[in-house]
Amino acid sequence: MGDMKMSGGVEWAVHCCVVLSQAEGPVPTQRLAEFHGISRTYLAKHLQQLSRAGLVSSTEGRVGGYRLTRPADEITVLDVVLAIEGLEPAFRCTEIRQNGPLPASPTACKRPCGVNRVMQAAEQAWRAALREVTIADLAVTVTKDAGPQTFVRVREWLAT
Amino acid sequence: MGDMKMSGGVEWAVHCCVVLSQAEGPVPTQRLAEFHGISRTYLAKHLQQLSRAGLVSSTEGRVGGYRLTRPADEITVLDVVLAIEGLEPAFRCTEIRQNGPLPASPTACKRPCGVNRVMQAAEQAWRAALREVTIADLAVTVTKDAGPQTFVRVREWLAT
DNA sequence: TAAACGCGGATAAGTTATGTCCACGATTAG
DNA sequence: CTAATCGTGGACATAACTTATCCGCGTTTA
Repeated sequence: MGDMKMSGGVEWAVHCCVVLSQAEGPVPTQRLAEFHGISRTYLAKHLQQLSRAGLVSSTEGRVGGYRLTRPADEITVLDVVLAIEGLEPAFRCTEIRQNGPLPASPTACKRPCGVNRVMQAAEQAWRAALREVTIADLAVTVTKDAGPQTFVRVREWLAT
Repeated sequence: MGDMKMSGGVEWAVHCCVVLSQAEGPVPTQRLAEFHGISRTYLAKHLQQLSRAGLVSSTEGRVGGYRLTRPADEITVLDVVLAIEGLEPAFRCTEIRQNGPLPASPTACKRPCGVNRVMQAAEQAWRAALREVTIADLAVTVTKDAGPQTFVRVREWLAT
């Protein structure tokens, strides 16, 4: 049936952060969207979320745009994912153990439900993995995969 | 904005498996739904998915119902989650690196996108955590939390 | 033979995801 | 000063998904 899925905006946001980490000045939404071949108006929404989360700062006006607020090695992939997806855990316990003819006692319910504990632990493992990788790490990966001249060309294109 | 979330059916399915691990015979959907205070018709859908995934087997007819196909210590929480949520990863790479004015070269694209690799690694960590816990483990947790008589009462109620 | 049960398909309401569009204020180039 | 560029927030629209409900069918048993 339905699968647990991450918003598509996460992919956009991470790639945008990598580009921003290589830019020399503020980059407008228009440029980021054009560079990635994606919707400008929708990307704008996601960039605003990054802004609200404090990962990027915006400059209004004629030569405005976005820039990272911190060095790229201080922004983790988890930061970006949480900024887009929100802070709520993927699993929400509805306490069904308290339902039905044999509800769990209030005493037993002082601890979170065992199922919930397992799910939260798994999500912590997931978050830990995403916290281990920074935007700077991803930039290095791109350089390795696509060649050392890649970001030079990106900067040239951004200057156009 | 939107958050990555797991289907509510996962919670139901896990709790049902714990109950099934303690049952002495096949348990019908009706009983499982009543026990958990949840929708019978909708739960039926999820149980059918567990059946298709091979985690439970069904008996049709007058005294039918569901039972686990394997010992509870050979069914992991991950098995149940994947049965309900599907096998597809939460993150789907749309290869936006191939878009725009500076697309990644076909050579560079032999490897998966770096962003994708990070996301997949995180999901593997998540799966590994869920694979560490079995339905039998959860049953032990319930006994610890709610007392040693809990499942005795459950079996009594199921026999009603 | 009737009641209890699982199975699969059709259907539908509510929510979320994915965008689009516009009015507004800020900034800057000419 | 005026145009053009840019971010911001809100309203709006549509497709997809979640969360169910219901029905007819075949199976099994009291």
